[in-house]
Amino acid sequence: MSAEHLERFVRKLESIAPLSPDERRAILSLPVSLVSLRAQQDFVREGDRPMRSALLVEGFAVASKVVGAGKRQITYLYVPGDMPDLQSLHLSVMDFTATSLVPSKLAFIQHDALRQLCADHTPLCFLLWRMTLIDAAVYREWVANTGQRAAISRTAHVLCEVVARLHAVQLAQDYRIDFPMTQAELGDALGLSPVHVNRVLQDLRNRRLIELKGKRLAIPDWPALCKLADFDPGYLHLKADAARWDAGSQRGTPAPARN
Amino acid sequence: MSAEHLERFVRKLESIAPLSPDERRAILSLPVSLVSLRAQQDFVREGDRPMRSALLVEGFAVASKVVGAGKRQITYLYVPGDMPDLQSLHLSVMDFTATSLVPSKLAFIQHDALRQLCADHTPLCFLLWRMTLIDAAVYREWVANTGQRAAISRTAHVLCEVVARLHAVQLAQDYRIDFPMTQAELGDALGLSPVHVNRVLQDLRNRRLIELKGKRLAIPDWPALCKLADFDPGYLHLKADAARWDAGSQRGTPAPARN
DNA sequence: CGAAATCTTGAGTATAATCAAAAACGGTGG
DNA sequence: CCACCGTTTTTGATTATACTCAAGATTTCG
Repeated sequence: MSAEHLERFVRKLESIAPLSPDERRAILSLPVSLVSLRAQQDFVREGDRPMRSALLVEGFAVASKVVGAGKRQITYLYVPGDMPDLQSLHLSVMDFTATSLVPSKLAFIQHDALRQLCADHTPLCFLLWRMTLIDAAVYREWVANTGQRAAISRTAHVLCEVVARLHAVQLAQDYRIDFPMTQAELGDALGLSPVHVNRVLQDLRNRRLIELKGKRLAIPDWPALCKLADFDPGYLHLKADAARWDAGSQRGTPAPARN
Repeated sequence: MSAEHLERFVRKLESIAPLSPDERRAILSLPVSLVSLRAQQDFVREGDRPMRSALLVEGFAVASKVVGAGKRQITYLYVPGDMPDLQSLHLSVMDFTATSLVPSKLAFIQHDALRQLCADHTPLCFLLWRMTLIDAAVYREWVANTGQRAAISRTAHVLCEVVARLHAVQLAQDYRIDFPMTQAELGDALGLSPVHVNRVLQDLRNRRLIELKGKRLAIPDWPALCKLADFDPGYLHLKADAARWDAGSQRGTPAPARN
């Protein structure tokens, strides 16, 4: 059944706006085809004209564009619940490439099915539209981040963003996340050389603002990191409860007393 | 009447996709209220919750975000036909500020009217959505531009973009445009200091790649500038005829033999 | 014409890039 | 479990690009 994979999508949508039971049902009954990816696999490429959109169910992926000779810029980090090429529903030709960074699972949804969903549920149509607008807001923030902030704030900023976005879909417990990017990949996302990324990360570690080891990232002092990063989550346009960090953050899976 | 101002909007939409006569009529009969702006006026601010969207009819405007202390990043350049805050139709809170750079004219369209348009004409709804997706594609390119390209290519790239976008709405004749940005403003858009912008522009002038004087910009050697800029207009997702530069570029106003 | 804004120039500095090599890590197969 | 391989991270030294500061020239506009 596809429902379990689409749960992820519901989770993401609910981090943006409430869903009616009817809408929820409509989404969960979308036909999907599930695909497993290895690490470092392109699943849509610049120039492609997809007839379906991919939902990232599990794993981690990036969008990137090649620039000039041999350089690339990563323009977005995808976490479970994101639909990297939702835009292909209305923009036929892809202008970037999406790549898994770790073994990941995708659920493909045909454009026809999405269009039908839009026709049947105007509010969902607007919600999908809104999702793409939030992506645009994130790009804007990245422009500002890359253009104006010094390396250390810039780096801190994307770390804050990933943690906040994972938190919104309940994948960050206690400011701890899986973070599988290599320093070279981070460099491609930040517009910094790998060597400099390394030095910046050491600096952040020495200041006790991050703990990064293996593929795990922890933020011991969230307010301090946000301050250094000049991070204000407003641009993520999260629903109030998805943005909150208190105990209520376990919405959807209210832990029953299990003693 | 509002029709003459909405002509600009039709022109812009037609640079992306063809319109049926019926759709054209629906757009031209949108109720608008016209407003004139002085230079350097904010017409939507970060944090606002607009009930209407602004169409830039005449002039030049920018989107910007404030970053840290006293710095700002310009994230988009608006030319006539653009709707800077179309996104507010679905994202209630603005996450950037839009400002006129020169005396400009805006046509405000109530969100209700746009929603009605969407309800009555599904294809137009999707076209508006697509417009916002193209904006996102432009942001992506800006991320790549700011992150990866050296100052001279980066500068050349935004100049190419403005010229190409003005061309698409028939406001660039022969690679000449009105370009009212100061060097300091360009710096805010490029993530460069004003002083460095100045040096880069001189370099571009010395290489005979641009002519920039007063508020006029001319590109004497378009292919050479594009090459230096690593500029490929694909990300603008223009309709084939809007992207073309040959004699046919005067679509819509076919100059009758006037001898 | 004068004041303010914008552009230009020069000199010194800082941030981050590059190059190169060594250390640490992660996974694999024996 | 350990030895080995490739990848990733780390370190050091040098260089380049772009920033800052400051002052002078030029343009724009009232």
